[in-house]
Amino acid sequence: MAGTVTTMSDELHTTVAERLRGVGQRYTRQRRALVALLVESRHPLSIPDVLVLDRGLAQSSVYRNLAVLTQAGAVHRVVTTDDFSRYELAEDLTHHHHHLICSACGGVEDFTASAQVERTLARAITDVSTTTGFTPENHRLDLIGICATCA
Amino acid sequence: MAGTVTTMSDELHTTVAERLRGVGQRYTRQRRALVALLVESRHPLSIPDVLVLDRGLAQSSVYRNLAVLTQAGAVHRVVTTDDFSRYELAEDLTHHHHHLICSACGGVEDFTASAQVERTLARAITDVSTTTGFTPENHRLDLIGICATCA
DNA sequence: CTCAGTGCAAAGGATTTGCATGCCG
DNA sequence: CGGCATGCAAATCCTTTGCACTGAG
Repeated sequence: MAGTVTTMSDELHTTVAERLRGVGQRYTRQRRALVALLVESRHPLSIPDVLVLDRGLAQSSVYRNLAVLTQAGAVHRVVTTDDFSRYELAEDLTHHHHHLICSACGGVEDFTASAQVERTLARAITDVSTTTGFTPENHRLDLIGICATCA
Repeated sequence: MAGTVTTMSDELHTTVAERLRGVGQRYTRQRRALVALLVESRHPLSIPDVLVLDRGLAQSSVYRNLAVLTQAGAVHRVVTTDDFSRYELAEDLTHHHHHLICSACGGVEDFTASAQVERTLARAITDVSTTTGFTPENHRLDLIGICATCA
């Protein structure tokens, strides 16, 4: 299994490196570390999360590097209801999914919707873009509620 | 028309007053003013928006009163991608809708999805609650993209 | 040697809070 | 009168920025 994971990560890292090059940025050790953390985590991470998971990182550098990775399109920023931004790998590096946001603790978990749901959504989205002057780039379907831990 | 609006507002204000009482809060003049602003606006308002629309309001009181109204379940806080929280009337005081969030300016507009989309979503949501330990209270379907003004 | 990346500390900015005053009940 | 609501200003806290240092090419 370790072998498989390594292979996946290698591909991923290559892609991330390309995207960073695309915006004139290097793929440094710390940026690799951040991507690795995001790969391992099954939910978006806040900066405090990251700092706890890897004590060797400076807060300001984490902020800066996540901003760089976001600009490069390798990482996506997730906004919840609490005071912390969270970060996850860009969907095209992982898979399309949605979020379960706990209104009690602000935590986020991922979930995947059925193909039918996604098809319906896609249709609705094209409808909107033809009806209004708005150009959709992305959609987010979040369920707000109480997570198993807080219940 | 003025008459009609007044009637609608009266009902609304009564409901808001009840909800405030429910959490041991009064429906003061300033809270009325805030609700009135939210009724008139076709999209969620940020605190700066509110302060511009009504120069007589103190910033801290607006924050406080919107927090109170939110607690009472009369107002809902909307998080976008920029630094400002926005506020709108609770959906059960208006109607169920979704948001078009501009990734360029952070602005928000409302849109309504078709009944079929909502039906599909509802089914997906019950699926999730049975599959996971998560208890959904609400869902949000936001389209991220570029608004007509920024395009 | 050059220049981007990093860490530390200070600054920035939205939001919250303390406290004195005013007003509704 | 009593207590919550309000306004002003100061404090908070996430996030950003300035600056000197380090390391890769």
